[in-house]
Amino acid sequence: MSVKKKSNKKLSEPQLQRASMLFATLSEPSRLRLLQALQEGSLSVGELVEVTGLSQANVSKHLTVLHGARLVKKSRAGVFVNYELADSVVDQLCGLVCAKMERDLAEEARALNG
Amino acid sequence: MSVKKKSNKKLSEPQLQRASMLFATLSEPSRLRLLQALQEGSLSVGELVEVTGLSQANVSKHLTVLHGARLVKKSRAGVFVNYELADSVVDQLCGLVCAKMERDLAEEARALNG
DNA sequence: TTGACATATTACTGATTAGTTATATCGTTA
DNA sequence: TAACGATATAACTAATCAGTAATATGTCAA
Repeated sequence: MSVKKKSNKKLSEPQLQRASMLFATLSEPSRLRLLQALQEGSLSVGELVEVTGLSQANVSKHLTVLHGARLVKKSRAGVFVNYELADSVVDQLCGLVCAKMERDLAEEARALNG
Repeated sequence: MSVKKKSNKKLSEPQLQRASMLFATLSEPSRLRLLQALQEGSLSVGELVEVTGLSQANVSKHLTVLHGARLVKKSRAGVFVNYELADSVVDQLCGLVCAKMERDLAEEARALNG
């Protein structure tokens, strides 16, 4: 009994605060869309506007948030500012979340069929 | 050039919506506190109130959200309702987030020292 | 049934924030 | 310098939501 899995990380209160902020950063569909777009590689603000269909001001604001969370890096190229993914954690988190969504769907299907 | 990492998952729009909802669920410090408390094992609502210091109504509401996201399971034991973690994804996500926070701290320290 | 206790729900309030519009800033070229 | 195009910021609005207080629901015991 009481078989423990591996990690079981205990987070301190400040760690917990920071963690919640990172999750909040990822809780906006528009920001996830931007991160998805950047998985192809580096893109300028204008290109991100085109790809996502969001307004320029909106994209810029979201990029500021993502940059503040150190999830993207920016670099000027003349008049343009290019953004790219700064941390592989986005990929990893999305992988875990996708796996969970599939588990949930399977369970829902099972619940329906009985 | 163009060395690709592994996954690079592309999420569909509905997947993206669901993912953002899961992240939103985890973006509240109080809910993370509850999940942390449940890492010890199954706890009743009253015990969670004691451990976290949150109000009874507040804990109950957060547990409803966590249950809706299938992150916790509930089971009645007489007058009590016991909650326990329902998905290891919480542990895994927290692990990734903690690792990133440590990377960020290291980078900030490096930035300060020059 | 009634009373006592554990949990859930409702109605409300204050705070946060995504998106928009308008404007400001920055870099380049003429 | 001035004019332009790309990006960032400011002010605002509407919607969302955590927390609280009060109440409802549910379970057991007498």
